[in-house]
Amino acid sequence: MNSLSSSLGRAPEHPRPLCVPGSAAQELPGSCHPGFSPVSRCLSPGAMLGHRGHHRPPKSQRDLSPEEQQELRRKINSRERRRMQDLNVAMDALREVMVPYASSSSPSSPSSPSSHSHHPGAPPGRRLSKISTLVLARNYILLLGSSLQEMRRLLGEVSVGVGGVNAGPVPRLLLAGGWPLISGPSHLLLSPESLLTTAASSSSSTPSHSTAKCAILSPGPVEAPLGAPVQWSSVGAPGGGSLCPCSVCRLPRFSHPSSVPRFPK
DNA sequence: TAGGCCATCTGGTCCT
DNA sequence: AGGACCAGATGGCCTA
Repeated sequence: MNSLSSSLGRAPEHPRPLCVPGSAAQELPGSCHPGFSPVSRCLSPGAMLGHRGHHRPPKSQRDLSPEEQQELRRKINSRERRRMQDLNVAMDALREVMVPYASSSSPSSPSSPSSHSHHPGAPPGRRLSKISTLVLARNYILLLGSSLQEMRRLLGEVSVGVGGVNAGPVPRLLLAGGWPLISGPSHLLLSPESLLTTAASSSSSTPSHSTAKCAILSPGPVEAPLGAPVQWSSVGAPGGGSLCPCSVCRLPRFSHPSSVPRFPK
Protein backbone atom coordinates (compact mmCIF):
# COMPACT_ATOMS: atom_id res chain seq x y z
CA MET A 1 0.00 0.00 0.00
CA ASN A 2 2.75 2.33 0.80
CA SER A 3 4.26 1.51 -2.52
CA LEU A 4 1.18 2.84 -4.14
CA SER A 5 1.31 5.99 -2.18
CA SER A 6 4.94 6.50 -2.89
CA SER A 7 4.38 5.94 -6.55
CA LEU A 8 2.07 8.83 -6.55
CA GLY A 9 4.85 11.25 -6.20
CA ARG A 10 2.78 13.49 -4.02
CA ALA A 11 4.44 12.95 -0.75
CA PRO A 12 1.90 11.30 1.47
CA GLU A 13 3.80 12.64 4.39
CA HIS A 14 2.88 16.13 3.34
CA PRO A 15 -0.78 16.11 2.70
CA ARG A 16 -2.75 19.26 2.69
CA PRO A 17 -3.39 20.72 6.08
CA LEU A 18 -5.31 18.36 8.19
CA CYS A 19 -8.54 19.33 9.74
CA VAL A 20 -8.38 17.66 13.04
CA PRO A 21 -10.60 18.39 15.97
CA GLY A 22 -8.59 20.22 18.47
CA SER A 23 -5.88 21.32 16.11
CA ALA A 24 -6.86 24.86 15.32
CA ALA A 25 -3.56 25.58 13.65
CA GLN A 26 -4.34 23.01 11.00
CA GLU A 27 -7.87 23.93 10.37
CA LEU A 28 -8.87 24.83 6.88
CA PRO A 29 -10.68 28.09 6.65
CA GLY A 30 -14.29 27.48 6.00
CA SER A 31 -14.24 23.81 6.66
CA CYS A 32 -13.98 23.99 10.39
CA HIS A 33 -15.66 26.24 12.80
CA PRO A 34 -13.82 27.07 16.00
CA GLY A 35 -16.22 27.17 18.83
CA PHE A 36 -17.96 23.98 17.96
CA SER A 37 -17.46 21.04 20.15
CA PRO A 38 -14.43 18.95 19.24
CA VAL A 39 -16.64 16.40 17.71
CA SER A 40 -18.95 18.59 15.71
CA ARG A 41 -16.77 21.53 14.85
CA CYS A 42 -15.94 20.25 11.39
CA LEU A 43 -19.46 19.74 10.29
CA SER A 44 -20.18 21.18 6.92
CA PRO A 45 -23.72 21.86 5.83
CA GLY A 46 -23.63 18.75 3.74
CA ALA A 47 -22.25 16.68 6.51
CA MET A 48 -25.07 17.84 8.70
CA LEU A 49 -27.53 16.35 6.31
CA GLY A 50 -27.10 12.82 7.43
CA HIS A 51 -29.55 10.20 6.38
CA ARG A 52 -30.96 10.28 9.82
CA GLY A 53 -31.29 14.01 9.82
CA HIS A 54 -29.22 14.58 12.90
CA HIS A 55 -25.64 14.22 13.87
CA ARG A 56 -24.48 12.28 16.84
CA PRO A 57 -21.00 10.95 17.19
CA PRO A 58 -20.68 7.27 17.91
CA LYS A 59 -20.62 6.37 21.51
CA SER A 60 -17.06 5.21 21.32
CA GLN A 61 -16.01 8.51 19.86
CA ARG A 62 -17.78 10.48 22.53
CA ASP A 63 -15.89 8.57 25.10
CA LEU A 64 -12.56 9.46 23.59
CA SER A 65 -10.39 12.18 24.93
CA PRO A 66 -9.68 15.12 22.63
CA GLU A 67 -6.26 13.71 21.94
CA GLU A 68 -7.72 10.36 21.06
CA GLN A 69 -10.34 11.96 18.87
CA GLN A 70 -7.64 13.90 17.12
CA GLU A 71 -5.61 10.78 16.55
CA LEU A 72 -8.65 8.90 15.34
CA ARG A 73 -9.52 11.67 12.93
CA ARG A 74 -5.98 11.67 11.59
CA LYS A 75 -6.15 7.97 11.13
CA ILE A 76 -9.44 8.13 9.28
CA ASN A 77 -8.25 10.99 7.12
CA SER A 78 -5.12 9.08 6.26
CA ARG A 79 -7.09 6.05 5.26
CA GLU A 80 -9.38 8.08 3.08
CA ARG A 81 -6.45 9.85 1.50
CA ARG A 82 -4.77 6.59 0.74
CA ARG A 83 -7.98 5.17 -0.64
CA MET A 84 -8.37 8.05 -3.03
CA GLN A 85 -4.73 7.84 -4.02
CA ASP A 86 -5.15 4.16 -4.80
CA LEU A 87 -8.15 5.08 -6.87
CA ASN A 88 -6.02 7.54 -8.78
CA VAL A 89 -3.39 4.88 -9.37
CA ALA A 90 -6.06 2.68 -10.85
CA MET A 91 -7.27 5.58 -12.92
CA ASP A 92 -3.78 6.12 -14.26
CA ALA A 93 -3.52 2.45 -15.11
CA LEU A 94 -6.74 2.81 -17.04
CA ARG A 95 -5.38 5.84 -18.86
CA GLU A 96 -2.38 3.83 -19.88
CA VAL A 97 -4.39 1.26 -21.72
CA MET A 98 -6.54 3.87 -23.33
CA VAL A 99 -4.60 3.90 -26.54
CA PRO A 100 -4.06 6.16 -28.25
CA TYR A 101 -5.13 8.60 -25.62
CA ALA A 102 -3.10 7.20 -22.82
CA SER A 103 -0.57 9.49 -21.30
CA SER A 104 2.82 7.93 -20.96
CA SER A 105 3.81 10.46 -18.40
CA SER A 106 0.95 9.80 -16.13
CA PRO A 107 1.63 6.51 -14.66
CA SER A 108 2.52 7.69 -11.51
CA SER A 109 2.84 11.10 -12.18
CA PRO A 110 0.37 11.94 -9.74
CA SER A 111 3.32 13.75 -8.62
CA SER A 112 2.18 16.15 -11.16
CA PRO A 113 -1.34 16.74 -10.20
CA SER A 114 -1.39 19.85 -12.27
CA SER A 115 -1.30 17.76 -15.35
CA HIS A 116 -4.72 16.62 -14.31
CA SER A 117 -6.01 19.95 -15.15
CA HIS A 118 -7.62 19.32 -18.42
CA HIS A 119 -10.99 19.49 -19.89
CA PRO A 120 -12.48 18.63 -23.22
CA GLY A 121 -11.25 20.98 -25.80
CA ALA A 122 -8.08 21.72 -23.98
CA PRO A 123 -4.89 21.93 -25.98
CA PRO A 124 -2.70 18.87 -26.38
CA GLY A 125 -0.50 17.94 -23.50
CA ARG A 126 -3.21 17.40 -20.98
CA ARG A 127 -4.05 13.98 -19.81
CA LEU A 128 -7.55 12.69 -19.64
CA SER A 129 -9.73 13.85 -16.85
CA LYS A 130 -11.29 11.19 -14.72
CA ILE A 131 -14.67 11.48 -16.30
CA SER A 132 -13.20 11.46 -19.78
CA THR A 133 -11.14 8.42 -18.93
CA LEU A 134 -14.18 6.53 -17.76
CA VAL A 135 -16.29 7.51 -20.72
CA LEU A 136 -13.57 6.63 -23.17
CA ALA A 137 -12.84 3.37 -21.42
CA ARG A 138 -16.42 2.30 -21.61
CA ASN A 139 -16.67 3.00 -25.29
CA TYR A 140 -13.26 1.55 -25.89
CA ILE A 141 -14.45 -1.70 -24.43
CA LEU A 142 -17.46 -1.59 -26.68
CA LEU A 143 -15.21 -0.95 -29.62
CA LEU A 144 -13.04 -3.92 -28.75
CA GLY A 145 -16.11 -6.03 -28.42
CA SER A 146 -17.37 -5.12 -31.83
CA SER A 147 -13.92 -5.63 -33.28
CA LEU A 148 -13.79 -9.05 -31.75
CA GLN A 149 -17.14 -9.88 -33.14
CA GLU A 150 -16.09 -8.73 -36.56
CA MET A 151 -12.94 -10.75 -36.36
CA ARG A 152 -14.87 -13.83 -35.41
CA ARG A 153 -17.14 -13.27 -38.33
CA LEU A 154 -14.18 -13.01 -40.67
CA LEU A 155 -12.65 -16.06 -39.11
CA GLY A 156 -15.79 -17.93 -39.83
CA GLU A 157 -15.83 -16.85 -43.42
CA VAL A 158 -12.19 -17.64 -44.04
CA SER A 159 -12.27 -20.92 -42.21
CA VAL A 160 -15.03 -22.12 -44.46
CA GLY A 161 -12.78 -21.62 -47.42
CA VAL A 162 -9.75 -23.31 -45.98
CA GLY A 163 -11.37 -26.20 -44.32
CA GLY A 164 -12.25 -25.23 -40.79
CA VAL A 165 -11.63 -22.89 -37.92
CA ASN A 166 -8.60 -24.81 -36.81
CA ALA A 167 -7.00 -24.63 -40.16
CA GLY A 168 -3.50 -23.52 -39.51
CA PRO A 169 -2.37 -20.07 -40.49
CA VAL A 170 -5.68 -18.39 -40.90
CA PRO A 171 -6.23 -17.22 -37.37
CA ARG A 172 -2.70 -15.95 -37.11
CA LEU A 173 -3.08 -14.11 -40.35
CA LEU A 174 -6.16 -12.37 -39.14
CA LEU A 175 -4.75 -11.64 -35.77
CA ALA A 176 -1.83 -9.95 -37.43
CA GLY A 177 -4.11 -7.67 -39.28
CA GLY A 178 -3.71 -4.74 -37.03
CA TRP A 179 -6.57 -5.11 -34.61
CA PRO A 180 -5.85 -2.78 -31.80
CA LEU A 181 -5.17 -4.40 -28.48
CA ILE A 182 -6.56 -7.63 -29.72
CA SER A 183 -3.82 -9.35 -27.84
CA GLY A 184 -4.36 -7.31 -24.75
CA PRO A 185 -5.58 -8.50 -21.41
CA SER A 186 -7.80 -11.46 -21.85
CA HIS A 187 -10.38 -10.06 -19.53
CA LEU A 188 -11.10 -7.40 -22.11
CA LEU A 189 -12.27 -10.00 -24.53
CA LEU A 190 -15.80 -10.13 -23.37
CA SER A 191 -18.46 -12.07 -25.10
CA PRO A 192 -19.79 -10.13 -28.02
CA GLU A 193 -23.27 -11.02 -26.97
CA SER A 194 -22.93 -9.27 -23.66
CA LEU A 195 -21.30 -6.34 -25.32
CA LEU A 196 -24.07 -6.07 -27.79
CA THR A 197 -26.55 -6.20 -25.01
CA THR A 198 -24.70 -3.58 -23.09
CA ALA A 199 -24.32 -1.39 -26.11
CA ALA A 200 -27.91 -1.74 -27.07
CA SER A 201 -29.11 -0.85 -23.63
CA SER A 202 -26.70 1.97 -23.21
CA SER A 203 -27.08 3.52 -26.60
CA SER A 204 -30.37 4.94 -25.59
CA SER A 205 -29.08 6.38 -22.37
CA THR A 206 -25.78 7.67 -23.53
CA PRO A 207 -25.59 11.43 -23.65
CA SER A 208 -25.21 12.32 -27.23
CA HIS A 209 -25.01 16.04 -27.43
CA SER A 210 -21.32 16.10 -28.08
CA THR A 211 -20.38 12.51 -28.59
CA ALA A 212 -22.69 11.32 -31.29
CA LYS A 213 -20.14 11.61 -34.04
CA CYS A 214 -17.39 9.89 -32.19
CA ALA A 215 -16.53 6.30 -32.92
CA ILE A 216 -15.04 6.00 -29.48
CA LEU A 217 -17.62 7.78 -27.44
CA SER A 218 -20.70 6.70 -29.23
CA PRO A 219 -22.01 3.19 -29.41
CA GLY A 220 -20.87 3.43 -32.96
CA PRO A 221 -18.53 0.48 -32.85
CA VAL A 222 -21.38 -1.81 -32.23
CA GLU A 223 -23.53 -0.13 -34.76
CA ALA A 224 -20.84 -0.13 -37.39
CA PRO A 225 -21.69 -2.17 -40.44
CA LEU A 226 -20.16 -5.57 -40.34
CA GLY A 227 -18.16 -5.22 -43.48
CA ALA A 228 -16.63 -2.01 -42.31
CA PRO A 229 -14.87 -2.24 -38.99
CA VAL A 230 -14.32 0.99 -37.20
CA GLN A 231 -11.35 2.85 -38.49
CA TRP A 232 -9.52 3.23 -35.28
CA SER A 233 -6.72 5.16 -36.88
CA SER A 234 -9.02 7.83 -38.09
CA VAL A 235 -10.12 8.57 -34.61
CA GLY A 236 -6.92 9.24 -32.90
CA ALA A 237 -4.13 6.98 -33.90
CA PRO A 238 -0.93 8.52 -35.07
CA GLY A 239 -1.15 9.26 -38.70
CA GLY A 240 -4.88 9.17 -38.61
CA GLY A 241 -7.31 11.67 -39.99
CA SER A 242 -8.55 14.82 -38.39
CA LEU A 243 -9.54 14.92 -34.81
CA CYS A 244 -12.99 13.89 -33.86
CA PRO A 245 -15.07 16.98 -33.22
CA CYS A 246 -16.65 15.62 -30.09
CA SER A 247 -15.88 17.29 -26.82
CA VAL A 248 -13.95 14.42 -25.37
CA CYS A 249 -11.99 13.32 -28.36
CA ARG A 250 -10.48 16.69 -28.98
CA LEU A 251 -7.72 15.54 -26.81
CA PRO A 252 -4.07 14.94 -27.32
CA ARG A 253 -3.30 11.92 -29.39
CA PHE A 254 0.13 11.74 -28.00
CA SER A 255 1.08 11.88 -24.44
CA HIS A 256 3.39 14.53 -23.27
CA PRO A 257 6.57 13.30 -21.71
CA SER A 258 6.74 16.15 -19.34
CA SER A 259 4.29 17.10 -16.74
CA VAL A 260 4.00 20.22 -14.72
CA PRO A 261 3.55 19.87 -11.01
CA ARG A 262 0.18 20.97 -9.87
CA PHE A 263 1.59 22.60 -6.84
CA PRO A 264 4.93 23.90 -7.93
CA LYS A 265 7.02 24.91 -5.02
C1' DT B 1 -12.89 36.12 -13.70
C1' DA B 2 -15.71 32.01 -14.32
C1' DG B 3 -15.72 27.34 -14.79
C1' DG B 4 -13.53 22.79 -14.75
C1' DC B 5 -10.93 19.57 -12.30
C1' DC B 6 -8.88 17.96 -8.42
C1' DA B 7 -7.38 16.67 -3.43
C1' DT B 8 -8.75 16.64 0.99
C1' DC B 9 -11.68 16.63 5.05
C1' DT B 10 -15.71 15.00 7.09
C1' DG B 11 -19.76 12.37 8.86
C1' DG B 12 -22.80 8.72 7.75
C1' DT B 13 -23.70 4.03 6.34
C1' DC B 14 -22.62 -0.64 5.32
C1' DC B 15 -19.92 -4.70 5.80
C1' DT B 16 -16.81 -8.09 8.00
C1' DA C 1 -15.31 -2.25 16.55
C1' DG C 2 -12.85 -1.07 12.69
C1' DG C 3 -12.38 -0.44 7.90
C1' DA C 4 -14.32 0.53 3.33
C1' DC C 5 -17.21 3.22 0.79
C1' DC C 6 -19.90 7.23 -0.26
C1' DA C 7 -21.32 11.96 -0.94
C1' DG C 8 -21.17 16.87 0.35
C1' DA C 9 -18.30 20.79 1.21
C1' DT C 10 -14.29 23.46 0.56
C1' DG C 11 -10.37 25.59 -1.43
C1' DG C 12 -6.44 25.53 -4.78
C1' DC C 13 -4.75 25.39 -9.49
C1' DC C 14 -5.32 26.04 -14.30
C1' DT C 15 -7.32 27.50 -18.67
C1' DA C 16 -10.33 30.08 -21.75
